[in-house]
Amino acid sequence: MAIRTTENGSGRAGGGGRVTLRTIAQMTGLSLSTVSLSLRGGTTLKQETRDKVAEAAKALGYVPDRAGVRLRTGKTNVIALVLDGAEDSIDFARQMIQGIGHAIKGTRYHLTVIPEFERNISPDTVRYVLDNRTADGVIITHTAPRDRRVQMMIDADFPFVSHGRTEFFTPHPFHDFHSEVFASTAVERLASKGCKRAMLVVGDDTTTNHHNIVTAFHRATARTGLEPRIMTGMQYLPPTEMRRMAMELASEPDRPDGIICDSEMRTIALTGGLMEGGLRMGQDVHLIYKQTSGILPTLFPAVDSIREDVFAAGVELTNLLLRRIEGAEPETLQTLAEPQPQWRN
Amino acid sequence: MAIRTTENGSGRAGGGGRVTLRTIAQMTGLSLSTVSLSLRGGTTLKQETRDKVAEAAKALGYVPDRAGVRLRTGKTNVIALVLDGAEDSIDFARQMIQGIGHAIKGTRYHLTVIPEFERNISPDTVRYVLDNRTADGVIITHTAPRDRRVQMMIDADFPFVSHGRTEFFTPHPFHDFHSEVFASTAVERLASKGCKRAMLVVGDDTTTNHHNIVTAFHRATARTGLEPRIMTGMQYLPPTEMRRMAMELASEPDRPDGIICDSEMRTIALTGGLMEGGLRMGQDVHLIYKQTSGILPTLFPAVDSIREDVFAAGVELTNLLLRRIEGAEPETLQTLAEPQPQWRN
DNA sequence: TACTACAATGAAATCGTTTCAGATATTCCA
DNA sequence: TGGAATATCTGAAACGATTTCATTGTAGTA
Repeated sequence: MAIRTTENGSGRAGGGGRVTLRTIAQMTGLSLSTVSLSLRGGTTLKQETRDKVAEAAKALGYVPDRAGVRLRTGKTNVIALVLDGAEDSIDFARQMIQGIGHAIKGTRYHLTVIPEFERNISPDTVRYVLDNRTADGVIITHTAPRDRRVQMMIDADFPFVSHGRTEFFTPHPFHDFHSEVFASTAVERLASKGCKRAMLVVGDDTTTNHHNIVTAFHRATARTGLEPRIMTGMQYLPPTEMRRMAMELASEPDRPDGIICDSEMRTIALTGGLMEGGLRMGQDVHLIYKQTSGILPTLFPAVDSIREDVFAAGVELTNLLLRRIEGAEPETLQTLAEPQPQWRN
Repeated sequence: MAIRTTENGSGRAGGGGRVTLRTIAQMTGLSLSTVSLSLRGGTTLKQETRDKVAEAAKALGYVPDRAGVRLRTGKTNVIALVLDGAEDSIDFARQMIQGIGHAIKGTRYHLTVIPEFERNISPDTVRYVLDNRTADGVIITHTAPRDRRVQMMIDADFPFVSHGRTEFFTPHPFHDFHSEVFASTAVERLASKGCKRAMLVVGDDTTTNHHNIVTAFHRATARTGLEPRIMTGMQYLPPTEMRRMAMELASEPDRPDGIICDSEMRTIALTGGLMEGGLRMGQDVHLIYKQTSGILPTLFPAVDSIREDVFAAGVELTNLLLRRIEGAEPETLQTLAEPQPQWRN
C-alpha cells in the first residue's frame, strides 16, 4: 500500500488520469492553444469550435490545474485570512471563516488561514505573504489606528481588506462594525432605564475600534447626562482577574448602575463577578454587551445586547476583497455594519 | 496606482525582483541544475560548490516558488482542514487552527481551511480535494463510525488524519479524545459526591464519540451502582429549547442529581435552565462537563470539568498527518488524549 | 600513451497554462 | 485573377522547479 507521494518512481506529478488541456485537445482534435483560448472565451473562435470545447470540457470534468495557472499568470486564486488569537469575541474565528467560505463558494478561490500568535500584532506574516506572493489578497482583523500591516500593504499596493478602520490618509478597503452607533445606542438605552452612572468596559486599547467607541461613549454620556467611567487596556488581564475586579466593583459606594461591554469574554467575567458580589443583573445594575455568539443569550436570556453579525462580516469582507482584486477603487470598498440591538427586557 | 494583477501588461507572473534558481545560478556562475541539486542536498557535489550555493541562497533570501515545485513534483505543501460547523465545543475552531498553525510553523506547509456547512457531513469537499490534488493531506474532525470521508480517503490511499475514531477495519491515522475515560472518570466523581441518579447529555449522536461515551457511561454506572439516564440526539435542537427542557427537568420528581455533559454549548443551556428551575449547582445537582474553552470556568469557577486540550489536539493531528505524508504506516499514527480532570470543589 | 573509472557539472525534458506571433484558409474587391 | 483583408486556428515560448542523461575533466592503471 504505497502512499501517494511515492506512488510514482519518477517523482513526477499527477496520475495518468488527470484531465488537462491536452486531454481536451486530443479529444476534440484541436490544438492546446485553441482549447485554452476557447475556454477563456476567445471571441475570435468559431462558435462551433467553442461549443465543441465546452462540451468536451464538461464531459471530462475539466478543472484548470492551479499550479499551472499560478505559475503562468501569477494568480494564486487564494485569499489569506490573518487570524488574530484574541478570544474576546467568542466564536469569532468560526463565524468569520464560515462567512468567508460562504462568499467564495462557487468561485475559484481557496482560503488559507494564517494564525497570529503574538497578541501584539506583528507585520511578519503579512510580509511573508507579500514577499512570496502566496495569495491574491489578504483579510486582516483587529486593526489598529496605524496598523503596520495596513501600511505595508498600502505601500506594496497589495489587495487587502481590514475588519476595522485605520487613521491612514490613503484610503483602503475596510468593513467595520459601527462602534460609534453601538456606544451611543447603548448609552441611550441605559439612560432610558434610569441609569445615572455608566461604565464602559473595552478590553483592548490597541485597536481603532477602541478609540471610536470611547469617543462615542463620551459624547453620548455628555448628551444624556450620565456620569461616564471607563475601564480599559486590559488585553493582558486574565478573565479570573477581571472577575475579581468586578466583584470588588460591586461593593464600591458609587458603583456604576449601567455597564457597556464590547467583549463577550469580559462580559462573562464581569457578570460572574458582579453576581458573586451580590448584585442582581437587570435590577441593581444594567448591562449591555456586544454580542457575536449565541452563548450569552442562552445563558442570560434577559440581558440586553447589541449584535454584530460576524458571519455577515466575513461575507462582506470577502466580497470587498474580491472586488479589490478585480481592480475596484479602494474608496468604493468601505462599508460599515449597523449594530443590531437585541432588547430583551 | 495600478493594482498588482494588472501591473504587468503581459499578464505574466512575478515582478523583476523575484529571486529564483536562475538568480542564484547567475550569481554563482553555476548552472540551474547544479543549484537545484545543491539546495536539495545533492551529495555528489563538491563541498565548495554547495557552500557557495547555500550562501548565495541565503544572501538573496531565496524561497522556492510554490507553483513551480507543485507543478513539477505534484507536491502542494498544503494541508487542508475540513472545518465542521458545529458549535458544541466553544472556541474549537480557533484553538484547532492555532494548534495546526503552531505545528506547521517552520515547515513549508500552509494551511487551507474548508468550511463545512451542512450539519450532516457530506463527502463533497473531501472529494474535491482528492480530485483536484489540492492538498497533500487532510485533517477532518467530528468523525462518524462509518464516515464516508474516511472511506473515500482510504480507498484513494490519500494521506489524512481524523480527530475521532471510526469503525473501519483498515487502520488509519487518528487522534482522539479518550471519551471512555472521560465518561468513567466523570461517573466516578459523581458517585464520590454521593449522587444516585446520573444523566448523560450528549448532543450529537452521529459521531463515533457518541457511541464510545454512551458505552463507557453504561459500564461505569453499572459498576458504581448509579441509576443511568441518557439524553441524546439533539444536534438540531436549538439552545433555547435545550434550556427549556432543563428547566422542566428541574422539577421532575426523580430528576437526576448528577449530570455529565460533553458539550459546552449544551452545558450552558443546561445550567441556565436548571438554575432558572430553582436548582443550586453543586448542591441540588452536580455537573461535570467536557471543557474545551476558558469560558465556562470563568463563569462557573466552582463547577467540575474535564478538559480536552484542543490546541494540543491540533498540534498532534498535524504531526501525525505530516508523518503520514512522509510515508509512515497508519498503524503507528494513532493516539488518544487523556482527559484532564479539573475538580474545583 | 591509451583506456577506464569516477566526480562534477550542464543541457534538456517535463509539469499545465497562457499568450503572442504566425500560419492557413476563406472571402472580398478591383 | 491576383492581391489584400479577414476569419480561424496553431506553434512556440515562457513561468520556476526537478530529474534524467550526457558531457567534461581528472586521476588512476596497465
